[in-house]
This record gives sequence, structure tokens and C-alpha cells, in this order.
Amino acid sequence: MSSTPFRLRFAPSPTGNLHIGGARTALFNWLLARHSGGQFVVRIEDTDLDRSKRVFEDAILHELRWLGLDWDEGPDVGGPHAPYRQTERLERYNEVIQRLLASGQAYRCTCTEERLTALRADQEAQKSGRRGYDGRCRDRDLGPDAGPHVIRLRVPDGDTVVEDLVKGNVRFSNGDIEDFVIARAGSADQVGMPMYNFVVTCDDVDMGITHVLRGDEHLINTPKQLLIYAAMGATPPRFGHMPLILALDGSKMSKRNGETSVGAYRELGIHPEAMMSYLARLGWSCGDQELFSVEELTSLFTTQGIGSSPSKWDMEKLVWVNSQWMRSLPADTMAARARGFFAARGWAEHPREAALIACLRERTRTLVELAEAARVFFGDDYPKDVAVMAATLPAAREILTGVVDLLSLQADWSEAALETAVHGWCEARGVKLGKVAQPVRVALCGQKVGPGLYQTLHVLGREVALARLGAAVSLVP
RNA sequence: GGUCCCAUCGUCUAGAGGCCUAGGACACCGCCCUCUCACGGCGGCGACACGGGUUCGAAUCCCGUUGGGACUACCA
Repeated sequence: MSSTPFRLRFAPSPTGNLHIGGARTALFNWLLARHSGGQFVVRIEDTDLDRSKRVFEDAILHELRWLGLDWDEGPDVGGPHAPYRQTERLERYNEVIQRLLASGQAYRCTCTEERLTALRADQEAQKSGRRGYDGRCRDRDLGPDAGPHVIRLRVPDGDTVVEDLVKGNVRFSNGDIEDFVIARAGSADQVGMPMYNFVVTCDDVDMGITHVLRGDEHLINTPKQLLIYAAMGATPPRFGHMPLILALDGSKMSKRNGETSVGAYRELGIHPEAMMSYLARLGWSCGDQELFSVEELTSLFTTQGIGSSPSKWDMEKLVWVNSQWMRSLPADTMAARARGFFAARGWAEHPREAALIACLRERTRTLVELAEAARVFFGDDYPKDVAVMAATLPAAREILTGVVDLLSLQADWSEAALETAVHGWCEARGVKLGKVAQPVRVALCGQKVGPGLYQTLHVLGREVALARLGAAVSLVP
């Protein structure tokens, strides 16, 4: 445990579902907060009025909870720094902007979009490399009645150094940073909606955020934010920029090369514990350990373990990680989750559902695989062309009729009793179990793979098993 | 174009100058276990992008090249 509790946040913009990259960002921030015994805050960055939707906010929060994260402060739980939606914090932003305007650290700019576009085209044509606002309004000292205007930050000369927790010191020359816009043009004399770089630092100051872990794509934003901290006279938090997650082929993750939303993986039957463990290992490591419980993660997670090169999303590995949880989760947890996937397929509670899940969970890797493997145990939905399959197995008819005779006299349908009975029968005839199990399995389920023979018989139940066996016998030539 | 980041097996990664004839995991291929499947066990394949330095010694430090990537909005 670190000595001082940190305050971290996850600040999604509600413009879509929670995707993999966002989930990892949230996870790392949450882990560092919990590791330090500090707080984790969720804040909604909805200053893009056109794209922000409340349904996305709800969905994102839902997925975060599913993943196993919780927060001490947030839009739905409140907290000492409420509100936690940026559109509800406009007054505060305006206050700060007025202060920056008054001190001359920010200024009004009436340059039109047309002029800016022309400026950009011109810079492009000159191939000079230098791009950005030319500072035309910088010293015009425009007042509030200047007409439609944006607010720009007056970027001073000098260098800005980001002391990054994962990249080390990264130096930027302020000369490369234009006087960027911190607030859009508003109507009349009103200041418009403030912009990302500004609100984010304003909120981080107000909310006492001490550490910020975010994607590499923000490293370039950091000097701008540092400049805003300086203008506000505030102490910046520690930043850490983590490498991006790419698709397996090295391109940016998109629907083209796999699912990008957390929800999609939930629907694929991935356990939240597995998702968390896998996500943690993407860009972070702790020696050779591959699998981590939440407890292990919160106690082991430090920024030192964060790597510096981008990683690729590997579904195969995720599925393997998931298979480990398929085998280790508590029975009641597994039962509840499996039930959800069964219900989705319209299957009512199975009379021996616990036993069914127990024997399938260790031979499948996802809940979807488990559900599909369970299909033959629900109702009468199994391949009926047993004759064809059984016929491919030597001495099928003789064995099947023998087993039907044996089992129709069998009253105790427990696994152990079935084992004793079948085992004894095999021994008495000097037949190997292998010769018996396959034809019977095929007769029972219409397929050559599945749980052990006794498990299969037991889970199916005496009535169903005998019926299927009987039906199979009549089909075998 | 400019600014910035990155570079170890196909993939995730260990490695913070000698412990490295580079370790683990996924995937793949054998063998073993076994009533099938799966699990498990054992083994195999497989990488320090390239070129210069620094050093007695470099995967590790420095420079360059190449190759990826991010950003370059009145998006976040």
C-alpha cells in the first residue's frame, strides 16, 4: 500500500458504448486508486452536445459495474464535488474563464471559420510544417461586445515538460503549441461551451485529482493542459500515458477486426473476472504471472508495471483466460451466469442443472460454448440420426441392446451407482469401457463428444436416457 | 509536412550492463494420461528491426536508419 491515498477518475464522453480501450483506462485508474487506498471518481464529459446521449452514459456505467469497478463519486452516486456531468458545471467554467480573461492569460478571438480554413490551406501550401492559429486577435484586446468570438489561451514562450509516469520526461516547445481554443463561440455576449482541454483540467483541479492514467493519444494534449494549470495557478496531477490497444493485425481497433465494445464480449460469454484479468495484462505486467484476481490486482498494481509499447487485442488469449475462470469460479456464480445464457435460449430450469453445469464448465471456454454444449440436455433437441453415427462404431447394436437391458433394471440413477453397474457389466463380458461408452454416448446425445458417460446418463435422468437409448436401438441396423 | 510516442517469439510479455547458449503465457505441433471431448503433464517450433558508437562486457545506455502509431478541430 502506498502511503498517500490517490484520487483518480475515469471521464468518458457518452458518445458510444464502452469500448475495450476505455475499459482498460477505467480499470487502471480504478486499480491505482484502490491500490493506494484512495478514491475513484467517474465524471461524464458531455460537452459535445451533438454526440452526447444519456443512453450511452447509462450503458457505460452499466458496463463498468459489470466489469467489477465501483466509484466513490459519480453522476449516479453524487459526492462532495457534484455535479459530475460537465454540462452541469458550466457556471464554474465561466468563472474561471472570466478570471483568465481578466488576467490576460486568455483572450477573445473573432476570427471566422473561413479565415481559419484559409489560414490552414495557406500553411499547407507553404509546406513549412508550422500549423496553427497565427495570433491575429492576440493583442487586439477585444471586449465582451466584440461579436461572436471564441476564447483562446495565450500560450507563453518557453518549454513545457510532461513528467510522465510511464514515458519519463517529454519536452514540448511552446512554440509548437498554438493559442488553442478553450471555449466555443457563444450567442451574443455569452461565452460558449468550453472545450475538452479546458474543462478536463478545470474539473481535475476542482475534484482534487492527483493522478491521471490515460491513453497515449492524450500525451500530445498534456502540455496544453499543463499550460492551463499554470494559468489557473494550480498544481497539476501526475500523468501517465499508456500505450494503445491495437487490433491483432496492428491496425486501429474497429468493428472490422473484431468486437470493440465490452458489451459484445459479455454477450460472447466472457466472465467479468476474466475480462479484468486479461485487460490488466494488456500493457501491464507483474513478472511471469498471467492470471490475476481482483484482490491480487489491487494489491500488485503500480504504474511501474505499465509497459511502453502498444499491445494487440488477442481474442484467443482472452478466451483462454476465460476458460480458467470457467473452471475456478464458485459454483453458485457459475450457475447464475449459465442460467442467464440458458434463459436467453428459452430453456426452463433443468432438473439437474447444477450437475449439468458442473460437467460442462470444465470442458468449455465461454458461457456461450457452455450453453451450446448444454443444448442436447434440454428438451429433445439433439441430433436424431444416431443410427448413422452408431453404425460407424463397431458392434453398436449388440452393445446398445445389452446396455438397454442392463439399465432398464437400474433403479439407482446416481453417477456412482451407474458407474458400478456399467463397469461390472463390462467386466463380466470382458469388454473395454471404451467400446461401450462411445456408442452409448452417441445414442444418448447424437454426438461423439461430451461429458463422461455416467455424468451424461445421470444428468439426462433415467426416463430420458432410457427413452433415447430405446429409440436408438430401434434405429441401429 | 510538423510535433510527440513506440520497437524482444505470430500474440501478451519477463528482462532496469555481466544471472541470457534470452524466461513465462496464448496459439500451433508431437507424446503421455484417458470411455470421447476438455483438463492436466512432458517435449518441440519460435524473438532481441538494422547500422554505428560507449564499455572488459549491451536485448539492456547513446546516435542514426527503417518501420509502426498518436496528434495536428469552435471532437473528446
